[in-house]
Amino acid sequence: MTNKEQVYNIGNDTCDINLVHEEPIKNAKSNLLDDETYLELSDTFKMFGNVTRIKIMSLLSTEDLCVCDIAEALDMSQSAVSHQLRILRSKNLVKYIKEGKQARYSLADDHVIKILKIGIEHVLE
Amino acid sequence: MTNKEQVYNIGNDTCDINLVHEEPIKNAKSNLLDDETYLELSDTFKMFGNVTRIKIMSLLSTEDLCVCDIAEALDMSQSAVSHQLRILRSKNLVKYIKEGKQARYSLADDHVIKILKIGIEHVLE
DNA sequence: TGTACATATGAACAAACATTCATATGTCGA
DNA sequence: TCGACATATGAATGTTTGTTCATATGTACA
Repeated sequence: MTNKEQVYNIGNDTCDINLVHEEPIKNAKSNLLDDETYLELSDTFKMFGNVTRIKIMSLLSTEDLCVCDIAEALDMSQSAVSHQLRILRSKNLVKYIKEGKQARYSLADDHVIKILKIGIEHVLE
Repeated sequence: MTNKEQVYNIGNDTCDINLVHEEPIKNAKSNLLDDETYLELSDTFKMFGNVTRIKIMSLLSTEDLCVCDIAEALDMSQSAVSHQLRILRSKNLVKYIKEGKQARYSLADDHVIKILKIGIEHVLE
Protein backbone atom coordinates (compact mmCIF):
# COMPACT_ATOMS: atom_id res chain seq x y z
CA MET A 1 0.00 0.00 0.00
CA THR A 2 1.36 3.41 -0.95
CA ASN A 3 1.64 6.35 1.36
CA LYS A 4 -1.20 8.07 -0.42
CA GLU A 5 -3.51 5.17 0.14
CA GLN A 6 -2.61 5.07 3.78
CA VAL A 7 -3.44 8.74 4.08
CA TYR A 8 -6.79 8.30 2.39
CA ASN A 9 -7.74 5.48 4.72
CA ILE A 10 -7.38 7.64 7.80
CA GLY A 11 -10.76 8.68 9.08
CA ASN A 12 -12.53 6.90 6.28
CA ASP A 13 -14.23 3.81 7.58
CA THR A 14 -16.94 3.48 4.99
CA CYS A 15 -15.14 3.01 1.73
CA ASP A 16 -12.18 0.71 1.26
CA ILE A 17 -9.48 2.44 -0.77
CA ASN A 18 -8.42 -0.79 -2.44
CA LEU A 19 -11.74 -1.29 -4.09
CA VAL A 20 -12.46 2.15 -5.55
CA HIS A 21 -11.76 2.94 -9.18
CA GLU A 22 -8.55 4.88 -8.77
CA GLU A 23 -7.85 5.56 -12.41
CA PRO A 24 -11.26 7.04 -13.32
CA ILE A 25 -11.19 9.09 -10.14
CA LYS A 26 -7.83 10.52 -11.07
CA ASN A 27 -9.02 11.27 -14.55
CA ALA A 28 -12.26 12.90 -13.49
CA LYS A 29 -10.49 14.93 -10.81
CA SER A 30 -7.89 16.16 -13.24
CA ASN A 31 -10.62 17.81 -15.28
CA LEU A 32 -12.06 19.71 -12.34
CA LEU A 33 -11.61 23.46 -12.26
CA ASP A 34 -10.40 25.16 -9.11
CA ASP A 35 -12.62 25.62 -6.08
CA GLU A 36 -12.85 29.36 -6.55
CA THR A 37 -14.40 28.87 -9.98
CA TYR A 38 -16.95 26.37 -8.70
CA LEU A 39 -17.92 28.77 -5.99
CA GLU A 40 -18.52 31.56 -8.47
CA LEU A 41 -20.27 29.18 -10.79
CA SER A 42 -22.69 27.90 -8.19
CA ASP A 43 -23.22 31.46 -6.98
CA THR A 44 -24.24 32.45 -10.47
CA PHE A 45 -26.59 29.52 -10.94
CA LYS A 46 -28.06 30.18 -7.53
CA MET A 47 -29.45 33.38 -9.04
CA PHE A 48 -31.51 31.30 -11.46
CA GLY A 49 -32.63 28.93 -8.74
CA ASN A 50 -35.36 31.16 -7.39
CA VAL A 51 -38.71 31.77 -8.99
CA THR A 52 -38.84 35.47 -8.20
CA ARG A 53 -35.42 36.18 -9.63
CA ILE A 54 -35.97 34.07 -12.71
CA LYS A 55 -39.23 35.87 -13.42
CA ILE A 56 -37.52 39.23 -12.96
CA MET A 57 -34.86 38.22 -15.46
CA SER A 58 -37.51 36.92 -17.85
CA LEU A 59 -39.41 40.20 -17.67
CA LEU A 60 -36.21 42.13 -18.31
CA SER A 61 -35.42 39.94 -21.30
CA THR A 62 -38.41 41.58 -22.98
CA GLU A 63 -38.39 45.13 -21.59
CA ASP A 64 -36.32 47.39 -19.41
CA LEU A 65 -38.43 48.10 -16.36
CA CYS A 66 -38.31 50.12 -13.17
CA VAL A 67 -38.64 48.55 -9.74
CA CYS A 68 -42.29 49.24 -9.28
CA ASP A 69 -43.13 47.99 -12.77
CA ILE A 70 -41.62 44.68 -11.81
CA ALA A 71 -43.38 44.66 -8.47
CA GLU A 72 -46.65 45.33 -10.25
CA ALA A 73 -46.03 42.71 -12.96
CA LEU A 74 -45.20 40.02 -10.43
CA ASP A 75 -47.68 41.20 -7.81
CA MET A 76 -44.99 41.49 -5.19
CA SER A 77 -43.95 44.15 -2.73
CA GLN A 78 -41.54 46.87 -3.82
CA SER A 79 -39.21 45.83 -1.03
CA ALA A 80 -39.04 42.18 -1.98
CA VAL A 81 -38.31 43.08 -5.60
CA SER A 82 -35.69 45.62 -4.64
CA HIS A 83 -33.91 43.11 -2.41
CA GLN A 84 -33.81 40.58 -5.23
CA LEU A 85 -32.61 43.17 -7.72
CA ARG A 86 -29.76 44.02 -5.39
CA ILE A 87 -28.75 40.37 -5.29
CA LEU A 88 -28.95 40.09 -9.08
CA ARG A 89 -26.89 43.27 -9.40
CA SER A 90 -24.25 41.93 -7.04
CA LYS A 91 -23.73 38.99 -9.40
CA ASN A 92 -23.69 41.24 -12.46
CA LEU A 93 -26.79 39.77 -14.01
CA VAL A 94 -28.76 43.01 -14.16
CA LYS A 95 -27.78 46.65 -14.26
CA TYR A 96 -29.71 49.90 -14.00
CA ILE A 97 -29.59 53.57 -14.77
CA LYS A 98 -31.18 56.18 -12.60
CA GLU A 99 -33.89 58.17 -14.33
CA GLY A 100 -35.08 60.84 -11.99
CA LYS A 101 -36.75 59.13 -9.07
CA GLN A 102 -36.77 55.85 -10.87
CA ALA A 103 -34.25 53.15 -11.63
CA ARG A 104 -34.52 51.55 -15.04
CA TYR A 105 -33.30 47.98 -14.81
CA SER A 106 -32.05 45.85 -17.68
CA LEU A 107 -30.16 42.60 -18.21
CA ALA A 108 -26.40 43.01 -17.86
CA ASP A 109 -25.53 40.88 -20.87
CA ASP A 110 -26.87 38.17 -23.14
CA HIS A 111 -25.44 35.31 -21.10
CA VAL A 112 -28.57 35.62 -19.00
CA ILE A 113 -30.78 34.97 -21.99
CA LYS A 114 -28.60 32.09 -23.17
CA ILE A 115 -28.73 30.43 -19.78
CA LEU A 116 -32.49 30.88 -19.55
CA LYS A 117 -32.92 29.47 -23.04
CA ILE A 118 -31.01 26.28 -22.38
CA GLY A 119 -32.77 25.81 -19.08
CA ILE A 120 -36.14 26.15 -20.75
CA GLU A 121 -35.06 23.74 -23.46
CA HIS A 122 -34.19 21.19 -20.80
CA VAL A 123 -37.37 21.69 -18.84
CA LEU A 124 -39.76 21.67 -21.78
CA GLU A 125 -38.56 18.46 -23.36
CA MET B 1 -52.82 63.73 -26.24
CA THR B 2 -54.03 60.71 -28.16
CA ASN B 3 -56.50 58.23 -26.86
CA LYS B 4 -53.83 55.60 -26.52
CA GLU B 5 -51.68 57.87 -24.43
CA GLN B 6 -54.59 58.55 -22.12
CA VAL B 7 -55.13 54.87 -21.61
CA TYR B 8 -51.55 53.83 -21.17
CA ASN B 9 -50.06 56.99 -19.73
CA ILE B 10 -47.14 56.80 -22.11
CA GLY B 11 -44.36 59.06 -21.04
CA ASN B 12 -45.65 59.40 -17.51
CA ASP B 13 -42.90 58.70 -15.03
CA THR B 14 -44.78 58.24 -11.81
CA CYS B 15 -45.39 54.87 -10.29
CA ASP B 16 -48.74 55.26 -8.60
CA ILE B 17 -50.83 52.20 -9.13
CA ASN B 18 -52.72 53.88 -11.98
CA LEU B 19 -49.71 55.57 -13.48
CA VAL B 20 -47.11 52.79 -13.96
CA HIS B 21 -45.64 52.07 -17.39
CA GLU B 22 -48.58 49.97 -18.40
CA GLU B 23 -47.56 49.26 -21.96
CA PRO B 24 -44.08 47.82 -21.24
CA ILE B 25 -45.44 45.87 -18.29
CA LYS B 26 -48.13 44.34 -20.45
CA ASN B 27 -45.60 43.52 -23.12
CA ALA B 28 -43.08 41.97 -20.73
CA LYS B 29 -45.79 40.03 -18.93
CA SER B 30 -47.17 38.68 -22.18
CA ASN B 31 -43.84 36.99 -22.85
CA LEU B 32 -43.74 35.22 -19.50
CA LEU B 33 -44.21 31.47 -19.46
CA ASP B 34 -46.60 29.91 -17.02
CA ASP B 35 -45.83 29.62 -13.32
CA GLU B 36 -45.46 25.87 -13.51
CA THR B 37 -42.62 26.22 -16.01
CA TYR B 38 -40.80 28.80 -13.91
CA LEU B 39 -41.05 26.54 -10.94
CA GLU B 40 -39.51 23.65 -12.81
CA LEU B 41 -36.94 25.96 -14.33
CA SER B 42 -35.78 27.37 -11.02
CA ASP B 43 -35.84 23.91 -9.52
CA THR B 44 -33.48 22.74 -12.23
CA PHE B 45 -31.11 25.68 -11.84
CA LYS B 46 -31.18 25.20 -8.08
CA MET B 47 -29.34 21.95 -8.71
CA PHE B 48 -26.44 23.93 -10.17
CA GLY B 49 -26.50 26.43 -7.33
CA ASN B 50 -24.61 24.28 -4.87
CA VAL B 51 -20.90 23.61 -4.95
CA THR B 52 -21.14 19.95 -4.02
CA ARG B 53 -23.69 19.17 -6.69
CA ILE B 54 -21.92 21.14 -9.37
CA LYS B 55 -18.66 19.32 -8.61
CA ILE B 56 -20.44 15.99 -8.75
CA MET B 57 -21.85 16.86 -12.15
CA SER B 58 -18.46 18.07 -13.32
CA LEU B 59 -16.84 14.82 -12.25
CA LEU B 60 -19.52 12.86 -14.05
CA SER B 61 -19.01 14.91 -17.19
CA THR B 62 -15.62 13.19 -17.44
CA GLU B 63 -16.25 9.71 -16.04
CA ASP B 64 -19.05 7.54 -14.80
CA LEU B 65 -18.37 6.97 -11.13
CA CYS B 66 -19.79 5.10 -8.18
CA VAL B 67 -20.86 6.81 -4.97
CA CYS B 68 -17.70 6.18 -3.05
CA ASP B 69 -15.52 7.25 -5.98
CA ILE B 70 -17.25 10.61 -5.84
CA ALA B 71 -16.99 10.79 -2.06
CA GLU B 72 -13.29 10.06 -2.36
CA ALA B 73 -12.72 12.55 -5.18
CA LEU B 74 -14.47 15.35 -3.31
CA ASP B 75 -13.26 14.32 0.12
CA MET B 76 -16.79 14.11 1.44
CA SER B 77 -18.75 11.55 3.39
CA GLN B 78 -20.54 8.78 1.53
CA SER B 79 -23.78 9.92 3.12
CA ALA B 80 -23.53 13.52 2.01
CA VAL B 81 -22.76 12.47 -1.54
CA SER B 82 -25.57 9.95 -1.61
CA HIS B 83 -28.05 12.54 -0.39
CA GLN B 84 -26.99 14.95 -3.12
CA LEU B 85 -27.12 12.24 -5.78
CA ARG B 86 -30.65 11.48 -4.76
CA ILE B 87 -31.58 15.13 -5.24
CA LEU B 88 -29.87 15.23 -8.64
CA ARG B 89 -31.65 12.04 -9.62
CA SER B 90 -35.00 13.47 -8.58
CA LYS B 91 -34.50 16.30 -11.08
CA ASN B 92 -33.32 13.92 -13.80
CA LEU B 93 -29.84 15.34 -14.05
CA VAL B 94 -28.03 12.11 -13.24
CA LYS B 95 -28.94 8.46 -13.57
CA TYR B 96 -27.35 5.24 -12.42
CA ILE B 97 -27.17 1.55 -13.02
CA LYS B 98 -26.62 -0.96 -10.29
CA GLU B 99 -23.45 -3.00 -10.71
CA GLY B 100 -23.36 -5.55 -7.98
CA LYS B 101 -22.96 -3.73 -4.71
CA GLN B 102 -22.16 -0.52 -6.46
CA ALA B 103 -24.16 2.11 -8.29
CA ARG B 104 -22.52 3.57 -11.36
CA TYR B 105 -23.68 7.14 -11.78
CA SER B 106 -23.62 9.14 -15.00
CA LEU B 107 -25.11 12.35 -16.39
CA ALA B 108 -28.68 11.93 -17.58
CA ASP B 109 -28.22 13.91 -20.78
CA ASP B 110 -26.03 16.52 -22.42
CA HIS B 111 -28.11 19.46 -21.26
CA VAL B 112 -26.13 19.26 -18.06
CA ILE B 113 -22.88 19.78 -19.92
CA LYS B 114 -24.35 22.58 -22.00
CA ILE B 115 -25.58 24.40 -18.93
CA LEU B 116 -22.24 23.98 -17.18
CA LYS B 117 -20.42 25.23 -20.23
CA ILE B 118 -22.40 28.43 -20.57
CA GLY B 119 -22.14 29.07 -16.86
CA ILE B 120 -18.38 28.68 -16.98
CA GLU B 121 -18.23 30.95 -20.00
CA HIS B 122 -20.08 33.61 -18.07
CA VAL B 123 -17.99 33.25 -14.94
CA LEU B 124 -14.61 33.15 -16.65
CA GLU B 125 -15.05 36.25 -18.76
C1' DT C 1 -38.61 74.43 1.56
C1' DG C 2 -41.89 70.90 2.35
C1' DT C 3 -44.37 67.00 0.59
C1' DA C 4 -45.02 63.08 -2.30
C1' DC C 5 -42.93 59.54 -4.42
C1' DA C 6 -39.33 55.76 -5.99
C1' DT C 7 -35.97 53.07 -4.30
C1' DA C 8 -32.75 50.96 -0.88
C1' DT C 9 -31.72 48.70 3.24
C1' DG C 10 -31.36 46.77 8.19
C1' DA C 11 -33.56 43.65 11.38
C1' DA C 12 -36.47 39.91 12.31
C1' DC C 13 -38.45 35.64 11.33
C1' DA C 14 -40.03 31.56 9.03
C1' DA C 15 -38.94 28.25 5.56
C1' DA C 16 -35.66 25.64 2.87
C1' DC C 17 -31.30 23.40 2.77
C1' DA C 18 -26.79 20.64 3.53
C1' DT C 19 -24.39 17.83 6.37
C1' DT C 20 -23.80 14.48 10.11
C1' DC C 21 -24.91 10.49 12.64
C1' DA C 22 -27.09 6.29 13.15
C1' DT C 23 -29.06 2.74 10.95
C1' DA C 24 -31.48 0.14 7.21
C1' DT C 25 -31.31 -2.33 2.74
C1' DG C 26 -29.29 -5.15 -0.46
C1' DT C 27 -25.39 -7.79 -2.62
C1' DC C 28 -21.39 -10.65 -2.70
C1' DG C 29 -18.32 -14.31 -1.31
C1' DA C 30 -16.83 -17.61 2.16
C1' DT D 1 -26.21 -18.33 6.28
C1' DC D 2 -22.89 -14.98 7.98
C1' DG D 3 -19.82 -11.06 7.61
C1' DA D 4 -18.07 -7.33 4.94
C1' DC D 5 -19.16 -3.85 2.05
C1' DA D 6 -21.75 -0.19 -1.00
C1' DT D 7 -25.49 2.53 -0.92
C1' DA D 8 -29.78 4.74 0.88
C1' DT D 9 -32.34 7.19 4.15
C1' DG D 10 -34.66 9.32 8.50
C1' DA D 11 -33.89 12.52 12.16
C1' DA D 12 -31.43 16.24 14.08
C1' DT D 13 -29.02 20.47 13.62
C1' DG D 14 -26.74 24.59 12.14
C1' DT D 15 -26.84 27.67 8.12
C1' DT D 16 -28.66 30.12 4.33
C1' DT D 17 -32.33 32.34 2.18
C1' DG D 18 -36.67 35.17 1.03
C1' DT D 19 -40.00 38.04 2.59
C1' DT D 20 -42.01 41.57 5.59
C1' DC D 21 -41.95 45.64 8.19
C1' DA D 22 -40.12 49.89 9.35
C1' DT D 23 -37.40 53.37 7.98
C1' DA D 24 -33.70 55.87 5.43
C1' DT D 25 -32.09 58.13 1.17
C1' DG D 26 -32.66 60.79 -2.69
C1' DT D 27 -35.33 63.28 -6.35
C1' DA D 28 -38.97 66.26 -8.27
C1' DC D 29 -41.99 69.83 -8.10
C1' DA D 30 -45.50 72.90 -6.01
